[in-house]
Amino acid sequence: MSSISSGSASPRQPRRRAVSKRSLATSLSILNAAERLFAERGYEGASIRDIAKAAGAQVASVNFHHVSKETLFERVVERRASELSKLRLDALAELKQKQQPLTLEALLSAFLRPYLEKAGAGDPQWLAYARLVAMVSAEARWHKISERCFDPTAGVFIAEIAKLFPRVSGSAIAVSFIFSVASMLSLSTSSWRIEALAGGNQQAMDQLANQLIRFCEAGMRATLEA
Amino acid sequence: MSSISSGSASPRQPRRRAVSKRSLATSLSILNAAERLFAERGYEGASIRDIAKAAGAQVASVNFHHVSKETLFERVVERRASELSKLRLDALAELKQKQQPLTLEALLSAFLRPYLEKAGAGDPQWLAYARLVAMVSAEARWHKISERCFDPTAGVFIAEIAKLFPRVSGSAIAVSFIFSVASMLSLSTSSWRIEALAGGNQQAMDQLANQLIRFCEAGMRATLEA
DNA sequence: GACAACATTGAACGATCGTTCAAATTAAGG
DNA sequence: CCTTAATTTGAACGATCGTTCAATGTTGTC
Repeated sequence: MSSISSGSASPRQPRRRAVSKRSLATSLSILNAAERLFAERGYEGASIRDIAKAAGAQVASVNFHHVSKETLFERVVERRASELSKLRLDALAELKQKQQPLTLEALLSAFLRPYLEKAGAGDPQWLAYARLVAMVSAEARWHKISERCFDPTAGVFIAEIAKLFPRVSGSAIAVSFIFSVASMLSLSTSSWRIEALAGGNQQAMDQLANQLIRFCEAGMRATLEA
Repeated sequence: MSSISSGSASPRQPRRRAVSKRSLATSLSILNAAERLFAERGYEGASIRDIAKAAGAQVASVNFHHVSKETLFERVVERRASELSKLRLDALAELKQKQQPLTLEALLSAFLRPYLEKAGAGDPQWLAYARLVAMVSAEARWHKISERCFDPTAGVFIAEIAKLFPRVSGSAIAVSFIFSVASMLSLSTSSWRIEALAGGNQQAMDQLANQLIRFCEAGMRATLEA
């Protein structure tokens, strides 16, 4: 306290500055490249040098903008997670405003559709992210990120579903919800199988989304309304 | 043909020898250590040095017994895959012998139960393997292993299910089967969540297995008998 | 336009990676 | 028991990893 020249009227903070446009561009291109390479090769499989080269940046720039490899990975996951959560919660809010009471199918649709639409719209960046989410959900190493980014929103939907099944324990509902999320993620992780089956056209993608929602809705109903 | 000194009575092969007991032990302990570490840290995350140390062997022994890191990984996956396939196909054969016609629930149970029982029996080695299977199924890098080790048996069950739904396309059945497998694997990848819910006692594990089978059975039925 | 904060650059750091090697040790076959 | 193949050992290889550094270039702010 006393060592700092306080008391004086001049704030001795070194005066912040606005971020330059160029800086933001490199930071963003690094995030995008990392998103793609992490999804393709995994965390250890994608080196900072590969990411920097794919982003057209220097290796040191990666650490400068994103501190460390682990921080970079977390930022990649977190970036779109908030967008995904917002889409889901918005769909839920719209649902609550429109119809009363809520149906299980509508709730599942509100949760699953944002992911399916983003992952299936053909945006390679979102497709990579979808695979990344599946990776984060599968590997024990990223539990913390998973809890921080996805569990809160999932908890909201689980609570809503619990209202529809008042006599069922919360854990049973959570387990069925986990099955549903796993089925959802399998569309990304098994896309290589599914594309061989569906041919990749958009209509087939929509049918796949519908099939998933019906699968989960029936599965949950069967396990919860015994 | 002609280049080999055939015809002669003396076989010029340098005479094979039986495998020593000690050699087999190290080879096995390396496989077990690799199974655990690959499951815990992923392929790139687990170094050969870590594996050798955990197995009480030398780094060079790993390459001597299992050629390369990639070969080691493949052998780890393949080792129990055949056992798993055998359990599944045996259950199917027993089913076919006992009842006619087959039910969807019985088919799903025959496919899912061997994995659930092995993964849930508490054997840490099998538990690690279960996580490893989930990892192989999720990462694009291991498609080939996945096709070689798991797809043939899965194909048998998909064909059996197809007989129950003659009017449904094979691809629709395959997709629902993928959902079911993903839900099954989620019990391993999300065990950290589920253990927090179920407390880890055996009875809860059995209930989980039943919940999974009912989930998948209802999901498949809903998507296939439209 | 001058100053300071920010950003990029290219090189280097130590650590660890998978693999390979020659020498030493062990065990099977005649 | 003696030969010889199989196995273990410890060290070393080159490559690549994530991170850091000082120097240089580029902006925003007064």
